[in-house]
Amino acid sequence: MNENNINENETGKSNFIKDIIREDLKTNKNDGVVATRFPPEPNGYLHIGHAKSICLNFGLAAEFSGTCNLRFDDTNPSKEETEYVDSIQEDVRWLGFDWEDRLFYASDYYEQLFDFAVLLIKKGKAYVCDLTADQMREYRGTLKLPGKESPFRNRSVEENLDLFNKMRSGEFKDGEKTLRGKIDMSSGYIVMRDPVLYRIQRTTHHRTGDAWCIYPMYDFAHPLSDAIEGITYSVCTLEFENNRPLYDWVVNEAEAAHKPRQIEFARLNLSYTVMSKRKLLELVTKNYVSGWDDPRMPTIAGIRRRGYTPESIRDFAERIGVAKADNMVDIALLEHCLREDLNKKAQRVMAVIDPVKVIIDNYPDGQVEYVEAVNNPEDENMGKREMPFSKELWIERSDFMEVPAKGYFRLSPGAEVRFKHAYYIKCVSVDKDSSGNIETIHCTYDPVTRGGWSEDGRKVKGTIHWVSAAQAVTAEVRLYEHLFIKENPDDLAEGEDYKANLNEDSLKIVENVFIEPFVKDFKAGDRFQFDRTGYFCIDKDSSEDKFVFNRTVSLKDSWGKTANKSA
RNA sequence: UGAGGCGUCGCCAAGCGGUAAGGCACCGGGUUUUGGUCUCGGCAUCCCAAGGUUCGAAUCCUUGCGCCUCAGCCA
Repeated sequence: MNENNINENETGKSNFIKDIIREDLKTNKNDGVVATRFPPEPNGYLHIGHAKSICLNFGLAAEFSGTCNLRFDDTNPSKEETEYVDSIQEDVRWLGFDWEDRLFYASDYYEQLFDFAVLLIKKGKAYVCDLTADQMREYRGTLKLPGKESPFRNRSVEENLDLFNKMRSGEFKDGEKTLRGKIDMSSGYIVMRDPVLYRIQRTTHHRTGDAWCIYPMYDFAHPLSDAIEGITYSVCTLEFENNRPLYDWVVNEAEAAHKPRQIEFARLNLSYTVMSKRKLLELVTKNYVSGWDDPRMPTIAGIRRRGYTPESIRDFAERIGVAKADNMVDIALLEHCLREDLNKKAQRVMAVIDPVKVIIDNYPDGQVEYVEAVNNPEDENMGKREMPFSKELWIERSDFMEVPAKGYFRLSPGAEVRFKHAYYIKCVSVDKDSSGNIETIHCTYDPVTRGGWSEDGRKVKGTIHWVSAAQAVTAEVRLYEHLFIKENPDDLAEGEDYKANLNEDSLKIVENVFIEPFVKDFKAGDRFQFDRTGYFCIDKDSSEDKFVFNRTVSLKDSWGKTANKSA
């Protein structure tokens, strides 16, 4: 079956890009070299869509014994900042990828790029144009009508060379002149209608400072950066498909030694969130969220703070595949990947989020005993811990029903349940306040059921979690839900903005959550499963005297589902 | 009658002329000191549509239909 598979490192499922690479390897197209790159523009934080691209590019390199560079496409100083180049590196590393010594910047190539431009001018393939931005738009034509040639299109090579050098030395004002490729003003590919290659812009660049006042455009800098680095597969998203003829034109006319091949794939869309940098930036700057790393954001930084693991994201990237059809992946798949990973790894701990007091009437006053609790039933090696048990405990309000619904097998008057790892407990009575709210549940325990089982074969269907009141750690818990109420936030009524679909309940802060004392020794970033509730991690907002937990994702809840149905 | 892409289960996605993989979601059974996990079973006679070629087509051809992208001196 794998007889055509030349490479033994290949993992996971195949896709059309791997097919192309395999074919090239077979025909020795690039002398067996596989070189990719991840080329972000440092103008924002990376998001889960970038993660797909990162996993793809670094993954291809790993599978085919190649290399993947990290290159910042920093050709527009007015939008780019060092904060972003730092965060991007942190995020790629966190995802688990290593560019070793191959960290590059398009700005590293400005001098070479300039020389390539000079070569194009000398070949009569580029010219300096005086048209204003407005005029250029007019000359460009429309989608259906061809454009017309610039009156500056036929300047002599000498004049173009002179003008281009003067552009560089700052003799013209911003926007006064551009360098354009001389291609075809009637092309169906609008990008081929004499595209701008260089513009004049006096903005301090985050790396080159004020050394340059002309900056190359993406369509010029990107293909040549790829060529300079010897990239074999320049993988990008579908919207650049229209730019491919220009990509090839630039590489060919510049007579680059290496001729990379651009391959486009469909970018990731995730339900109940947005992926556009513009929108994410707006959510941050207008304070709809607390920052780029708000746990509700689809940014790598947000997802990380939320408690996701890099493994789960890589698994997700593998499962969604790589193709060319537009897609909208169900966020439930991402959550599934996370639960699967955390189920195997997370330390279990008992925490009561919506507490109600339980008093064990027949338990000695002031006595505290310690019961043994398994840290992770999926992994014996994670060992056991001791949990304090006493007369006064907290349990989840939803684990008691004075009048049990059909099918409900948790605590209710007269019913017996297991307090996990502790004892069988039976409810005997309930205290209510003046308005009828339950204040205290009185129970009895059966001393012979220590550990949570009995020899008499008594069957106890329900098992609930609890926390001993006196020793409980009090914490704040942040419960998150989808940032948007619609699967596709861009599904809008007439005149609406995507922000109309923001979920007002995406963050619910719960104070006074009681957690077993075991969590005391842990630190920000540590992950847990709160028994029967969900996966949580300690947030960086935690301090000496206050724990803050983020709910990463809840556990699946088939009872909640049926309960909702009958409600 | 501008150009370039894409259309396989609710959502992703294999398939590359030999008679529809897999995952998620969903539904149902079993196990269970998490109504979690695990486990068993169900879930496209059909591949945008209609013609055609072929012994045989989701895969080839034709013609339609639908959706996406492109008119920044952004990337």
